[in-house]
Amino acid sequence: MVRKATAQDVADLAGVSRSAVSLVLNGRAQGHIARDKQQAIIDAARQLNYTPNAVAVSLRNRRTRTIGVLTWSSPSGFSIPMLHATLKTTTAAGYLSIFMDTANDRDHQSQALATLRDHQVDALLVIAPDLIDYRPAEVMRTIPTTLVNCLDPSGGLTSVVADEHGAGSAAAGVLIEAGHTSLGVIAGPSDSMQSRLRLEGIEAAAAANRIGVSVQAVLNRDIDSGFAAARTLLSASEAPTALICTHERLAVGAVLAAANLGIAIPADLSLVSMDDGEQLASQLVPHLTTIERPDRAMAEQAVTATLQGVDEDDGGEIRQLTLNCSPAIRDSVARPQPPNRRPCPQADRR
Amino acid sequence: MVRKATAQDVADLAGVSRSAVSLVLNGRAQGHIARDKQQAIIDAARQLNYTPNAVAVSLRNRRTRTIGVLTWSSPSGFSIPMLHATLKTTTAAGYLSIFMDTANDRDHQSQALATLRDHQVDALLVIAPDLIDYRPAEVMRTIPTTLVNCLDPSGGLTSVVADEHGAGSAAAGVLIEAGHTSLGVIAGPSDSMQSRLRLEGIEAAAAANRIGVSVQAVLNRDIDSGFAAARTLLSASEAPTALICTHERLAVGAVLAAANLGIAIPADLSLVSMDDGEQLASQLVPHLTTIERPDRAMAEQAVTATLQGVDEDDGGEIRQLTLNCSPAIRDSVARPQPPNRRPCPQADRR
DNA sequence: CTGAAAGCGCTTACAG
DNA sequence: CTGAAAGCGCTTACAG
Repeated sequence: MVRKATAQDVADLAGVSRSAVSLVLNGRAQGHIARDKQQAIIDAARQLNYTPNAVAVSLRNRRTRTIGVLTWSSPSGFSIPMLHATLKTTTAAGYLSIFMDTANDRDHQSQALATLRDHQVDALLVIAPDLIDYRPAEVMRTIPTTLVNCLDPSGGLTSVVADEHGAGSAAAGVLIEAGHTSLGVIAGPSDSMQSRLRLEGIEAAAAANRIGVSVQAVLNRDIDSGFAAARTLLSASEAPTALICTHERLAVGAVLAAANLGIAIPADLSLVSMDDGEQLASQLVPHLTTIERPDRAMAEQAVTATLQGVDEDDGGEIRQLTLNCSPAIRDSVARPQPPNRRPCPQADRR
Repeated sequence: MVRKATAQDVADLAGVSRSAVSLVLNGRAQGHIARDKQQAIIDAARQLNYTPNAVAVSLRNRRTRTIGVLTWSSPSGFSIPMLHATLKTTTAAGYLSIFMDTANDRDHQSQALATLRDHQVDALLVIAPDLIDYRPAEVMRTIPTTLVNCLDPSGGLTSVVADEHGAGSAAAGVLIEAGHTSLGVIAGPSDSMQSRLRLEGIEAAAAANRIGVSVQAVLNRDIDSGFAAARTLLSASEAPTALICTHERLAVGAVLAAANLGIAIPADLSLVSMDDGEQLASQLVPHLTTIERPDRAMAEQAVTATLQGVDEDDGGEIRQLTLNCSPAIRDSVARPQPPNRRPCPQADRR
């Protein structure tokens, strides 16, 4: 293994001291070092293919230009767009991301955080897979930390979340505007804050428009649950003309159920999916109209906020950012058909 | 911000030298340090909540216990199970993973690799989103590197891939064993090595059993393409009784198409999906029988191999690991119906 | 305008 | 059995 060149090697080759090398290469040479020596240093550095050892720089500067990202597994997994955006934004800022994925309990998380602290990460990002209240760990008092998709009830930490209630209202709004007067909702488990807020948003918008809502709550946010709930909803005597699924995979199940029942989307049934984190809803047949949590923007804002915290030595201002979820109109919403043209669900052919 | 305790702080509190602290805390005290001093050091360390500064340790030991993971974006994105398994295995080995996601071109990749090298990662993992031949970069001659889902034609690097050809044969095998005598295949683009190998595997198994195969090649591995291809295949006068989709999202499209055509799975049509990386195929209605690329195992083997490379200073043995893809039998395969019971595809209700 | 020195926080030979 | 010293590779006051 070829040893990497050090500043000393460059200094030797250029015939100057190590300090001069550091000064020149860090752009603080003006008025300090003679022009010809500067050039010699630059040439030598290029010739030796020199780049500073980031570990040594980190030790010296007490800054690692590294951010720790804590995640933990959950049935809903984590969001790829958020991951991508985190990586992209940190890289653009000249930082490295160290990911730690743990089990969903305090002990494992503390351990992961201790490792991150030992490695002297400059800042921390906590990305929760599901919207929750998060009680900050001890280290977060000494390392700038930003919460993503979770809230610190004590208000001590900056957090970035989506306006889930508003998202629910927006979903209902799209359907109401299209002329629907009865809404079916397939909602995630009520012990999930996210599911609850979305449902409340839907119900608020419906109530404001004096529109009835029939809700099917499911235990899991998976395809099977969406399928079963949709069958129940669509087989009822007074089946709704429009459906909202509070989660992406529920929508996949609903689309499958509709197809099996011979119900055409959007001709016979309008459908709005919340979430498109897996780029599933938007790519289904037909492409679903969605209300999307702005995962990329959330990650960008969070990285920006947390890096701001490392530059301002007071840790930066504490804020709570709530991002809007906006509708992406695609092909799954139409005006409701007059009642007499509504289809008779066929026998199940599953 | 509270300063973290250093070894010096511990030494002061325990009334010993820094070296003694290091010795004791690294378990090399036996026969060197008096028992009571050892205890004093341990107590002091606990009291000050001391843990070594990993950056300093890295500089001193010239080992960062860190591995760099290079990925790049592609339409097919990257595999969450692989990601999870990478994280889990590195953590278990006491290493940290630094992820770098780049654009799919050599320049961006070189830059990312340079950053990783500057940060002195002990080893490198290259995770390709699609099976390709990968020409190693310069740094990989000096840092132990393992390729995942890609091959080094020059044979200089250890690589971990899946037996895609065998996977194709296995898929066909499941269907042939169930009694099917005509196979439809929805195959990914032929410029993809993975798609090509899978198709060849299918064709080889079919040929060995004197069974006809009708292939629909698609340009993109997305739901729309699977949908369109399935409609074509299933609307033909001699429609196959069984379908293989070489990729997960194609299978989603095929299931949707079948539902729209009133074709029941598995009663009227058997279906096998290759891949279940998104846990989509396995959770569809019905749950699809799949041949799965062993993403988790691939990542585990790769991490193990590359860390082996850092311990053996010759960089370790160079191997090419080809992992098997095994069938996961679920609910989408049945014996073919006698011809007279085959359904007439209904008019399209999409 | 430039070089020698100190120090970031560790570990490991080495001298006593 | 223990402590003082050197050194990992850098940067930044500081003295000249």
